Amino acid sequence: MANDSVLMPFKDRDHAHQSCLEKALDQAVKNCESSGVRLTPLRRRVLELIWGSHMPVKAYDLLDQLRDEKIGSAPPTVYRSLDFLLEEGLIHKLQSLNAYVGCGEPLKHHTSQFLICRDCGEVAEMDDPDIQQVLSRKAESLGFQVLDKTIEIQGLCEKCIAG
Amino acid sequence: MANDSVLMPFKDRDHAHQSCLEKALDQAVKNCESSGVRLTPLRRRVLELIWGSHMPVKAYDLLDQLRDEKIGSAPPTVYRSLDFLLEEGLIHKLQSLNAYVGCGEPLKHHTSQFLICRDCGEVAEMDDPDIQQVLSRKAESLGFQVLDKTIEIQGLCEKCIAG
DNA sequence: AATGTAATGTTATAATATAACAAATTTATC
DNA sequence: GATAAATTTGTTATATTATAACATTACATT
Repeated sequence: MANDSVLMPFKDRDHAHQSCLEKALDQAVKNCESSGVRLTPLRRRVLELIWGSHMPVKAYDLLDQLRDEKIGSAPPTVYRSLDFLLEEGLIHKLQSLNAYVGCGEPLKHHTSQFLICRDCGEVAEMDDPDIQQVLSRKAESLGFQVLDKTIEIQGLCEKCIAG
Repeated sequence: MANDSVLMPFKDRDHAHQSCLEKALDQAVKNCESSGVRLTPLRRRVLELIWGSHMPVKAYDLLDQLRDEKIGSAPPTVYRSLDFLLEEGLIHKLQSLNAYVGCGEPLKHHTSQFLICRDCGEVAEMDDPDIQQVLSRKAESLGFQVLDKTIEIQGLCEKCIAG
């Protein structure tokens, strides 16, 4: 029962987060090299902090952590890094939470749909062709040209339902 | 070419906004009567201001207008009214804009998908069964229980494409 | 090294939203 | 109708999220 459209699933107990994080940073380095942009230490650290878990992270929480580490001192520092990472497709912003998560497939151009668990806070990312298609088809039938989509489903993940 | 799933279409030049607004207020009165809640003058006025156009309205713009009219003086006034109207399903919040629009079908329980024109700013509301179904089915297949959905499509409406 | 560009620092402020408590208004009960 | 209870609104203060504007530093190119 493979499910290609899930870019970032909800995590099991045995999720090997260290390697998961390393892979994310690896991909970020690759992405930036091929784009000819600079993944500076600051930007890299912000990405690393966002990837600290699979929870959405708030800008000012990042700022607090950076301040503790004596790097990045004020809001613009963080927001500029976030803007950079968003533009490079390395992270996503969740509009319904004003928070940020790492992108599950940074090397692949895609749009996303997010599942947000209201109990544990974890976020899963998918890019489902059926969802994309039905939305595109509908928009098109109304003469609407789609430029971007915000799709965030709030609810309860399997683990939390199981209790 | 009826399209039942469109609760609030993009508007033509000949859109009769006065009657549109009156209908919205009428429905709000009905809704509140049947729910046994109070559509106070303040709440009614906020709803009216939101229905002033089919553009999303910002909380602090509402506040400015209320101040001009010497009713409602501080942010909590506005936010409380907005919370009330949201709870009653008389308005919706657009998460990607931090702004509010009137609900196209307040008397009918529904979820919504929004089309937001980046050129003219107008918003259309739909509740399309195909979209709902594909999202629900997908969530379900992942063991996810849906509680709420945020679906906002940004792009260009037909009028703006035509120029 | 000199120069231009990109990135970061710094200060200030804008924009969005809520907490906490007081006063007024409405509703329910006597 | 007077009183008590509940709801709504007022008021002050503050929290949270984000950007503007300009200075400084780091890096890249010549």
